Amino acid sequence: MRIGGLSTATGVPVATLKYYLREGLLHAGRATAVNQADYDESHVRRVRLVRSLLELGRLSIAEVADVLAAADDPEVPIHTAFGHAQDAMAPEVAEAHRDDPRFAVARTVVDRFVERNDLRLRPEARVCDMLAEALVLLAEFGLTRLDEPDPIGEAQFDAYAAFFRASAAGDLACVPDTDRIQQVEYTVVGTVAVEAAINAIRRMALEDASERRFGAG
Amino acid sequence: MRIGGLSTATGVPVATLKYYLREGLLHAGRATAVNQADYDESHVRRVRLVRSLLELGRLSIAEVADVLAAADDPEVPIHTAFGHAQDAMAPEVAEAHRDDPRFAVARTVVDRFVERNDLRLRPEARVCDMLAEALVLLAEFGLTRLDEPDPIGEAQFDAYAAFFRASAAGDLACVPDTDRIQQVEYTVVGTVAVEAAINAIRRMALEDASERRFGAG
DNA sequence: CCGAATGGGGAGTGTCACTCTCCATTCATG
DNA sequence: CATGAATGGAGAGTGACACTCCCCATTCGG
Repeated sequence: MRIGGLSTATGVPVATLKYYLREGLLHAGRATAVNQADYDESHVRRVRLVRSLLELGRLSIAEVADVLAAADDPEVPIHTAFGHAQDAMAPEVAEAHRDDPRFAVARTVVDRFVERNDLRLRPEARVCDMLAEALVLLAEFGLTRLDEPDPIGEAQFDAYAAFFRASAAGDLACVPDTDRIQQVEYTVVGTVAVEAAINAIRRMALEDASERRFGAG
Repeated sequence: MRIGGLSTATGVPVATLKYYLREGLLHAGRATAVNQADYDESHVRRVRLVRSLLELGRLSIAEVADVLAAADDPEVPIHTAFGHAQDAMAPEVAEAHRDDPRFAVARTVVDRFVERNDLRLRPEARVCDMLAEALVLLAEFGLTRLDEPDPIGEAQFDAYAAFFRASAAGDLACVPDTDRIQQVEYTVVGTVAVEAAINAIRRMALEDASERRFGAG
C-alpha cells in the first residue's frame, strides 16, 4: 500500500499523512524507491490511534508525539512508557496556579489521598497536579473543603479510588504480555476511550438525576 | 470595583476581560459614567467560572458563551439549561464518523444501554453520540464488541451506570433550590471539576495497576 | 489640573493543525 | 515506450482561535 491507499483506508488526506510523517507521529513506510514507500496494516492502526488521541483525547500534535515516542522506544519498559503517556495526557498546571497557596494545600490533600489508598505512583506523576487543580476549583465554589479534614469529600474520593482500582485490574487484563505494539495501543486507547465512555455515562447519570429533580416542575 | 480591580482579583488581564465582555462571557458592570462601570463579586466568580470551563473543561469561547447564555436566561428552566451545558461540553461528532456504519451500530448499543438502565435523557442528548464514538474506538481496537451481545462489556458499563447514578444524586444534593446563579455554578463546576477529579483518580488507579503488573520486572 | 485608568472597538499577533505548492522521480496504462 | 497521474520531501501559506495591542474621548484621583 502506498500513501494514497493509506489515505483511503483511514480517511485522512495525503497531505495530513505527510505532515504526520514529518512530525514523527507515523513511522516511515518500507522504502521501495527514492520516492516510493510501502505502508501496511500497522500504519493504518497507527493513524487511527493518532486520530483518537487528537480528537477524543484532545491532545496536541506535540503531546501525541511525546506519548508515541516513549511508547515506541523498546528500551523503555512498558510501565515507564505508560507513565509518560499518562503525563502527556494530563494538562500542565499553569504557573499562576502553581504559585497559588491553595494549590499547595490541595497537593497535600492529594498526597494524603494517595498514601491512604496505597496508590503506587511515580513521585513526579503529573496526574497528582491534575487532581489538585480540580480540588482547588471545587473548593473555590464551595463544593469541597481543603482547609480542614473533610470527611464527606474524602469519603467520596476514597469511594472513587476503590471503584476504579477494582476496574483497573480488569482494564489491564486484556493487555498482552509480549506484543509491544499491542501493549501501547491497548493502554493508550484504554485510557482515552474508556475515560470518554465513563465521562459520558457519568453525564448521563447527572442528566437523569437533574431530570428527576428539576424536570417537569 | 472597576475593571482594573477585577483584573487583579482574578489574575486575568484587562484586555482579556474586555474581550470576554465583548463576547458575552461576562455580564456588563453597573455603569456609573460613559466610560466607567462597577464590577462586584458576581463578576469575579463568573470570570473564575469562565476560566474553569476554558482550561479544565477545554471548551472554546463560543461553547462557553452557549453554555452561559442558556444558563443565564431565567426563562429557561434549570434542567433545560443543564442539558444545554451538557451538549456544549460534548464534542460534536465528525460527519466522517456519523456516516460510518459502525457508528450506527454503536448508537443502537447506546440506546439499549440507556433503556436498560432507565436513564431519562432528552432524545437529542449529545452525550449519547459521545458514548457511541468511544464504543466505536474501543471496538476498532478489539477492546469491546458491537456486532453481537457482549455480556462482558455491557456488564462493565452497567456497573459504571449504577455507580454514577448513586453518586449523581449526591452531586446534585448541594445544588440549591432557588438561587439561579448558584444553580448554574454548581452544575457547571460540578460537571467539569468532578469529572476532572474522577479522571485523575482513574488514571492513578491505572498507573497503580500498571506498576503492580509491569513494574520492576 | 494633569497623568493614569476606563469603556469601546478595530486591528494585529502567535499558535496550531493542517493544506498547498513545487520538484524530480516513479508508477501504471495504453 | 510514451505520458499523465501519483509519490516523497520540504517550504510556505491558510484559517481558526484566543487573545493582545492600540486608539480615542472621557473620567478618576492626588
